[in-house]
Amino acid sequence: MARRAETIELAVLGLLHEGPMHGYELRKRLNLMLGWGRVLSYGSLYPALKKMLRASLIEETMTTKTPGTPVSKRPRITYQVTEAGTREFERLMSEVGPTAWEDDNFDIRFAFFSSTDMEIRLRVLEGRRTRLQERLDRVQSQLAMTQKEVDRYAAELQRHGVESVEREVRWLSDLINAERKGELDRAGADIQDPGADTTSTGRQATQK
Amino acid sequence: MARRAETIELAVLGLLHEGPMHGYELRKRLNLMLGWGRVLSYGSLYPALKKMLRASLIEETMTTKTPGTPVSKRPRITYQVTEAGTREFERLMSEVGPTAWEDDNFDIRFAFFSSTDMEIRLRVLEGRRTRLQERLDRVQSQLAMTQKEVDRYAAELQRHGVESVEREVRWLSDLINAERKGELDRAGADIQDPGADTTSTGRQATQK
DNA sequence: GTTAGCATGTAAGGAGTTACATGATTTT
DNA sequence: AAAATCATGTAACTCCTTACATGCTAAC
Repeated sequence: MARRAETIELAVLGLLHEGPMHGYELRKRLNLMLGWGRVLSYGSLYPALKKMLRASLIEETMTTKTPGTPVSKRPRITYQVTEAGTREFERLMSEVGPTAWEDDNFDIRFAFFSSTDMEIRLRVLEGRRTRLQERLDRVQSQLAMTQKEVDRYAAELQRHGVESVEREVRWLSDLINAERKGELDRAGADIQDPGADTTSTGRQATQK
Repeated sequence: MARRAETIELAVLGLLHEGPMHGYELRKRLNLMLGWGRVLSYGSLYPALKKMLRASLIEETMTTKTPGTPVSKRPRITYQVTEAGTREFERLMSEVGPTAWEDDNFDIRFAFFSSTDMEIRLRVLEGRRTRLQERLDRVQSQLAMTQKEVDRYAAELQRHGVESVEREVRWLSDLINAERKGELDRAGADIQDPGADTTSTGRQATQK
């Protein structure tokens, strides 16, 4: 899967933002996030943590008590983000470009969208949408020119694939609209900006 | 991505069933099939072909003329399946088990479903559905117990993920029903079995 | 007490991508 | 003539998974 190294790093940084965590817990959270398929093995998590330690993006502490768990006797290695780590996280999150809208990368970035500006969010969402649209166009054009006798099942697989991507595109469009609407709302509300973050990320009636 | 080696092999074997092809063309077809994301590079295709040659699953021939292309002057290496290759393909296709319903593997198998018995098809479809259902259950139970303050975006990502998998499950259910219906049809039609393969793989009204 | 799950790692190896190399053929 | 794309490879390198190794702790 290749370009995951950076992805893991970003995910760890993002999760540790919520508070200190130890490896085992990190893995569980990670799998829940990007787990729609492959699971992350210890064999890649721990080495990645070590690497991040060396780079001073995170720090480790031995603790007997982690908030949440009921005072376990057993000391665990707990990781926290450092200053440098926070900066690196922000840098990675504001990076707009191809790497930001690739499948796995996109999901991680999206999950931590709260930590970014709307400007960045919009650019990532739109980039992702364009990417998917390109895929659709490519497949559909190739499909049009190949159009020899297609196998029943192969055709159904294609159809289903196209449908899924189209749905994904609509989802992104809804999200983009919601973001834009949020912007307008805020502009309309002018000076006052109390935590009123009503930007619904949910379904908006904006079909195709 | 790991378990792809076998996947490529299966895909190549299946495609060559349609007739001889050269590497370049193989790659294009492959990418169109399993290409919903990553593309297969020459760096993995050609070595795979070499390996299959050594195993005598395929044979190569130099040709100046491939059916379809307009008598190009340039000789290309064209691959064909051997007897052993055909047997291997059939063996792989009738293999029911975990490897058959993993993401990539499933897609390839599905694309070549025409080359298998309905019995196998049903088992693969059901296996796949069970697998997805398990994923859903796992995520939903973990979601239920973690239920601390979830981030807006993270939550939306989860929701969307669950929705996608649920949709996938419904798709599989429709297909399973269609297969079963096909069985009944055939049983009802009794002796006569002229190419009347009306088994629609398309949408059936069988929501959830 | 014993199973299941928590917790932390390491080593070896497989799989595939990137980048490099090369050249013919077709299209603009 | 240049650019695109067809066509076939190889080598190095990255990433990640598998399998191994170890031991604590909670629940049954």
